[in-house]
Amino acid sequence: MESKNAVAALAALAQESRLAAFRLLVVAGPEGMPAGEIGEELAIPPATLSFHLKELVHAGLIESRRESRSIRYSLCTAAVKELFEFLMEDCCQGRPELCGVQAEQLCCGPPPPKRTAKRRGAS
Amino acid sequence: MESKNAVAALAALAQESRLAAFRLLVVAGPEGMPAGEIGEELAIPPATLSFHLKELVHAGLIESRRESRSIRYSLCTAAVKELFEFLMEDCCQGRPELCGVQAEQLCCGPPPPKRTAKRRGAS
DNA sequence: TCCATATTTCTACTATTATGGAAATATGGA
DNA sequence: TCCATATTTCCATAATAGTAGAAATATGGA
Repeated sequence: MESKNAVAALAALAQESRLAAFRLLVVAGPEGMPAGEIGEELAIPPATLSFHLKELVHAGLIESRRESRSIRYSLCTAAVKELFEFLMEDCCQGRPELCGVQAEQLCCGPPPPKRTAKRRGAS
Repeated sequence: MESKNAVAALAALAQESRLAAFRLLVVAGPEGMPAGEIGEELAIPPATLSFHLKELVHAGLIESRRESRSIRYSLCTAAVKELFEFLMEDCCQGRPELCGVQAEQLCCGPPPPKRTAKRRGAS
């Protein structure tokens, strides 16, 4: 990922309405949500929402597909991952013991509830 | 983390010079880097750099400490982690199998080189 | 074809942000 | 105290971004 792409993605997220829409789509998962539903949930007028969604699409963070009369938006998970990797590239020069970020488990709640004793079985 | 804080952090990162400075500090780790060194590395005039560093500090992403004549900046790793968690909260409604993000290993290069056969030793 | 629904484009207005020179401030050493 | 170094504050200018009404476009059904 190039710096310019990352800046575009971050700028897209750096706005209340867009961040809220993004987070809605993070939760929605691959199914995504139609624009109208997003707008209703966030109480944003259609023209404004359309503008913001387009910004997110343009930044490559979400994508749209028409579905009958609605347009359904969903997250581009690969782009999100790339962005995170770009931000944390060479973190602590590869000395994870120095690093408090330890980005494991940022996603999908509490997946491995315990990892103490036995290696946890197939997920 | 509140939405406003996240927007502030993202806005701080959504700028070429600041993003570059941030990434420099990600690599630098807990030691951090003095302002002058950052400015030299990025070829940014002092006044401009000072402005941008202050934005990052204000957003809570980095912190500064005076060290003799220099001011040394370093990453606030906890804030970065919080930001990532906020962005990915309830990702896929807790169904990680749906999610391509799987944010493991965003940090500190390639820590577990292989995880195929034997359970890898204590982290 | 005609209408209702869903979303986007157009447009103008307002507000915020980036830039960098010059001057000011803080530190340490002679 | 005086000077050099390191960084910040002040300021004006230029550029970019957010907002939402009204009109335009696309889809599906009667």
